[in-house]
Amino acid sequence: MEVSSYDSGISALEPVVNQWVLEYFFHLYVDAFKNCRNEDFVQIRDIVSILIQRRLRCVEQNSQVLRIMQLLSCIEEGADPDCTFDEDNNETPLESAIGILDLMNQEKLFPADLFQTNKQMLKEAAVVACIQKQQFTKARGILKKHITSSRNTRQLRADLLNIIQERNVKHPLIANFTLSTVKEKVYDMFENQIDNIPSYLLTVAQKEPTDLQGASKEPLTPEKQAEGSMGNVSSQDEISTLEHELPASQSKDLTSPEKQAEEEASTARETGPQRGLVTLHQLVMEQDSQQESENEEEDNQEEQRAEKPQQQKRRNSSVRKLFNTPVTSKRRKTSTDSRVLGQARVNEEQDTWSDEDNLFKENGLSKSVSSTSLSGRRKKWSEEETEWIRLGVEKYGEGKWSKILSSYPFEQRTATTIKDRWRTMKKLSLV
DNA sequence: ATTGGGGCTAAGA
DNA sequence: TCTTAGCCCCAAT
Repeated sequence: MEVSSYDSGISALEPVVNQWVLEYFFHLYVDAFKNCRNEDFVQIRDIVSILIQRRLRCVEQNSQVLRIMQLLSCIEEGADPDCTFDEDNNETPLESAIGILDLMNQEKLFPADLFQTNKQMLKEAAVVACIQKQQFTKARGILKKHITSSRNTRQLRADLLNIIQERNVKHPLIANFTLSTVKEKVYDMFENQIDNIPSYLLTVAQKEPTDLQGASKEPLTPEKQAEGSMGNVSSQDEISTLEHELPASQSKDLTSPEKQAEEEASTARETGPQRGLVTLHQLVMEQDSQQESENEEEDNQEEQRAEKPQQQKRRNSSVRKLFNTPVTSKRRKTSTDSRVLGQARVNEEQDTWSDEDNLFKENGLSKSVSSTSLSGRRKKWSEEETEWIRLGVEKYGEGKWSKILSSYPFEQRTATTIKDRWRTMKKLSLV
């Protein structure tokens, strides 16, 4: 590994070393996932999300690694029932996971038969998780979208629809559901693939005879050591091949031409290829940008938006951008900040808000004279507000006016006026 | 405290 | 004038 210049040598080596680091953290990551150590998981995810912005060797294995990590990330995300996923496209984490599975399928990175049973399981989990969170509308949406009525699924589909209809959260199908089983199955699904990812650093670390070993070994679980020793077999080959590849590796850092073209096409509005290099980070971003393309319209001309300051989620947010779908520009009016902030619940649907906002603008304009001259009295109901009520009733049920009031950014409305509005809406057959 | 229903009235036809 | 959406009031829970 002689190199003429120290600097260029270092930078030339970076992809190789990064590759080792990625593989190492991949195993840590999987291990944290498997053993439900959420703290570790999140931290490692942060680290990797930064790492993959650097250059790595371009090996097909990395696509597998990153896809698996993406998938696990989505599933882990869904594991926290209090997690208010700020992903502002309306996808739940588990739904995103389904999408990733689809992508994996398309990309043929894995044996095709790997997914089928688990995909069904994941779809079911996505619906059930929503129901558990009382997000019935969303649950129905996911159900309709993902669970088609085939022979095998007809019964399940009917059952779930029924549960949603009755808001029957007590149903065994719902009550017995836990995400840990999902996690287990997903882990099992990829176990072989995971084992096939080498772990050079772990192997070396294990051989390290110094007294540092005790310290470095400490975070290692038995399984990981097993993995390490498993990788041991190939580690000699690994090193030698790496040595041979090194001179060529600089040019190989570029993703393959096809990939790059594909990339440019699909991520035009994302960070374009920078200095001719397409990092794996961008590769991960690729699917994200194609997922939500319709939300361009961003009108934040109005007031402040709620930056939900939930510390424990904020930690995830940067990573979410890398691993999950980037946060889109949902705007949420906060009439009374304290209200929105006070309650840590933000996971309501926000389906048609931007449209309604437009309507609201016209409405507000035309009525502004009368409403202001009335000095607050008798404010006409905007289309937007009406829609919130509609959604609110659908979600929380008729009569939960306080709940609805606090769930949407109403201004100068009370639970009673909302109730009255609902009455009018019914009278006018707006519902 | 919150809700549903009766009733009043400002706006608009 | 008449109608009605929006609001207030109060009894019931």
